[in-house]
Amino acid sequence: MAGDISIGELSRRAGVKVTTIRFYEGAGLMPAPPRSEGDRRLYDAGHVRRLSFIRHARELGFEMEDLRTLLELSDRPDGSCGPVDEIAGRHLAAVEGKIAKLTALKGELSRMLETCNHGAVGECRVIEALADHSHCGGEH
Amino acid sequence: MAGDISIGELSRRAGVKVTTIRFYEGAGLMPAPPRSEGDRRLYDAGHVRRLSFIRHARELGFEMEDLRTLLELSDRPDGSCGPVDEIAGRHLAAVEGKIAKLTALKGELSRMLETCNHGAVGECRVIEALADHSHCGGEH
DNA sequence: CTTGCTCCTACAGTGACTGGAGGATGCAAC
DNA sequence: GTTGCATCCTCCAGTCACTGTAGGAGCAAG
Repeated sequence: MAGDISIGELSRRAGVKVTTIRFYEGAGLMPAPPRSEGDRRLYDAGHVRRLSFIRHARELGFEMEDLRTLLELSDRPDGSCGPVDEIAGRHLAAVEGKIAKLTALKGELSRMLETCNHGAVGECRVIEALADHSHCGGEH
Repeated sequence: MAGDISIGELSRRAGVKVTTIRFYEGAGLMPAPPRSEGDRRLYDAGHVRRLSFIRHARELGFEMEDLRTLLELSDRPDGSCGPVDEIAGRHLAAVEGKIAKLTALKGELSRMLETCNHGAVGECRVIEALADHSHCGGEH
């Protein structure tokens, strides 16, 4: 039961850098674990699960603030999962918004590159397009 | 010709906050303009163009480092626009990569929300999906 | 002369880490 | 026992692209 795990080992198992683990501890996402006599952090399998959860959620783009709530909720398994769905739903909408923005942006970049005749900067369509803000529908 | 523009007016015309303009000056993207007797910055139409260029490029997601190069290039209109195309092309590839990542992410989020039966956190599919890292093809 | 807006500098804070300095610990080989 | 190396510790500064605040000065209108 006491299969103690060093911070380096935890780092390898969860795929999170050692410094980042310590940062998460300071930020309150990971608990301060017990220490060895030589003051080293001693983790267990529960910490690996929690850190993997954090890593996965961060990869999915959840902010640390969301993560704090998500972790708190997952610690109390008998509560309603409504707030969890709310956070995930809000995040999904944000992701969809980002995709839409990036797709528009990609269109503008492609257009810029296609119409450029690759001569001198003076006639560069890319530079012109960047300077001329008028045809990209920006608010202002 | 001397239609002097205050920093606030420049801010309104280019759609960039006053503090951000001063930040750009410190960062070397905007030149330090002449000053009035009362030590206020005096801009002209050229500054409006340059700042609009910067704003537009930033909106398109170019980093300040890229911007420095882009601005330098646009100041010498007789050079080749090859480097410009290179920067824009690199950026386009990055944008396409981001879109792909976000689309995968959107799929995972949707799947999580769809399969959740909205009961207690203990059975919440969203929490489970976040905890279980195995089926999302993450490297590790 | 006062009110209220704009402007000035200088510096701290954001989010989510990352990296380095300078030192302690742990363990294996010699 | 000691040498050497990897790993660990804390603390703090830096990253990016700003944003916000404090504390003051300039300037035009009423």
